[in-house]
Amino acid sequence: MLTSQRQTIILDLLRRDGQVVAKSVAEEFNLSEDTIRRDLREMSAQGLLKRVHGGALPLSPDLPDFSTRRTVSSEEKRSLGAYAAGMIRPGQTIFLDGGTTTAEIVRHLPRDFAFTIVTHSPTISGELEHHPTAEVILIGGRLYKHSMVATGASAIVAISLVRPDIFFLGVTAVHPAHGLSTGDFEEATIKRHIAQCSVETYVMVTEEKLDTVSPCHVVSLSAISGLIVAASVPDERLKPYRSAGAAILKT
Amino acid sequence: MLTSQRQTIILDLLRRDGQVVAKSVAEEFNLSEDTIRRDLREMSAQGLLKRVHGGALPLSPDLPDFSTRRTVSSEEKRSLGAYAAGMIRPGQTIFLDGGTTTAEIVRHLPRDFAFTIVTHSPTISGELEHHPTAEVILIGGRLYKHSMVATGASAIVAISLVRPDIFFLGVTAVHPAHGLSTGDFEEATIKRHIAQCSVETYVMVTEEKLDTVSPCHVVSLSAISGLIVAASVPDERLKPYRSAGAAILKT
DNA sequence: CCGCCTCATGCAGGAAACTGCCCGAATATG
DNA sequence: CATATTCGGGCAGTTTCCTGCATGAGGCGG
Repeated sequence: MLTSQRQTIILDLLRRDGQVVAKSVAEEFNLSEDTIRRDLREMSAQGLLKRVHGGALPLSPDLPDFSTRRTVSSEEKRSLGAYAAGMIRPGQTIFLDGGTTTAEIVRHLPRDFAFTIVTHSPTISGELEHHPTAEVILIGGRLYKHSMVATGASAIVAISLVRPDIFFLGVTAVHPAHGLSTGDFEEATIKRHIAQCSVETYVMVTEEKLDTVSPCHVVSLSAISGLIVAASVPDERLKPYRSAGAAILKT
Repeated sequence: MLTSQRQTIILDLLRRDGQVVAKSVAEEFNLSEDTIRRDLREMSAQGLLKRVHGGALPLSPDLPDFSTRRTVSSEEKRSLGAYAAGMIRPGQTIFLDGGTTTAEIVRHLPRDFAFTIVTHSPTISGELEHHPTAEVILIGGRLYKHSMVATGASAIVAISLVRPDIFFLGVTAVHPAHGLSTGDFEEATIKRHIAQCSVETYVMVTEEKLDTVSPCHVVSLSAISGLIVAASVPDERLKPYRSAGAAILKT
């Protein structure tokens, strides 16, 4: 591996990801961080990138939609979203919960076949405006502004009328004994109801949600079809969940 | 997550929402509030934002609305929106149609008293996320993507259950003889139904819509409470509408 | 072949940056 | 006025950065 070659690759990484982290690049090349840092320093002096603490950023701030897309989604959430979207088959009806985690699914939805998305989140439905093949069913009701989803009796009634093939549930906490929970009572009730109406229910779980509990119980682990977790999560942490009867899907 | 990256994202959030709250940003990034506060302090020192208790605000009081940008709201629409919003009284229930004209009302809604907004447009409801006093009822149904409103039988049923004090109707064409019309048949049906369920119906009309006709009839002029037009429109053009029995409200 | 030079690399140690926690003060809220 | 947040500064632990130095691999002339 030649030095200049390595620097070209670093620039590629920068273009692709919008950032480079000295530590992870060093790991990737199996070199010391010092070497990478030297590279970054040098390239910064040549005006090829902008050096920042921890790594480097491109000189041009980013593509316009890149920043909005990036705002909330971590790499982990992105991989979960892509995996979940990959589970969808032509013609299926999918219920998408509200929240940033499930919103990530929308950005990876297939565009080469037709399916139906049901959601009680105006935010989610808004993101689907320009999707070419998705039929969208919006569930109405009283809008709970904190998480921007429709709630109340009318939402429950409307949900009862659909039978989704898959429900992608979003929660704030997952625990081996206490199951899935969230912060608002009304929301928890709605989520539970959707799960009951759906053939399968999957939960996207970022690592920091594991082994935590929120005030309002949604459903137990045995009631769902599986947890979707990032491949980077160690098996050790997932063991209690397997024991509790939950299927684990790793991205 | 690099520190400098986080700060640019905070600026994005600021542009998008017009404010940032230290606590919620901290949650979003999974970092302590201290760190976010430090960021805000630092950026404030750099003159990138204005630090306030609880979070930060953009320096320029309100740059030409981020949300407005995509709709290119003219001065005319803005004045119509402000006038319509001024008609709302405390405790009333208001039905907002979809479309860019009625969206302009949202931006001028009073913030010093409570009222209820009913809408079948996820876009409209999305804009109300940060409104402090508005209770929002979302009407669900099959999403008609072209104009981003819920349609279909279930929407009709849901609409029947409310009785708004005022319906702000949006149409594409207004004509003295042919009344109000729009481009889609299903949408026209929905609009007619909402008008029937409402105590009063007002239509915001920009000048270029006058004396035009679209394919699908909504209601006749006699069925509505009044047209809202900009003060700049000459009385001469409005005469036929007065003759047809329509009340005219000038901004 | 040998000595010398250059250069990339890794390592050590001190400096700087980042982050979380804590506490007394300042600020909202009712 | 009482209470709850939020703020700012200070402290400690960790990470990242930079400088200087040693090593080792090549290149080159003698």
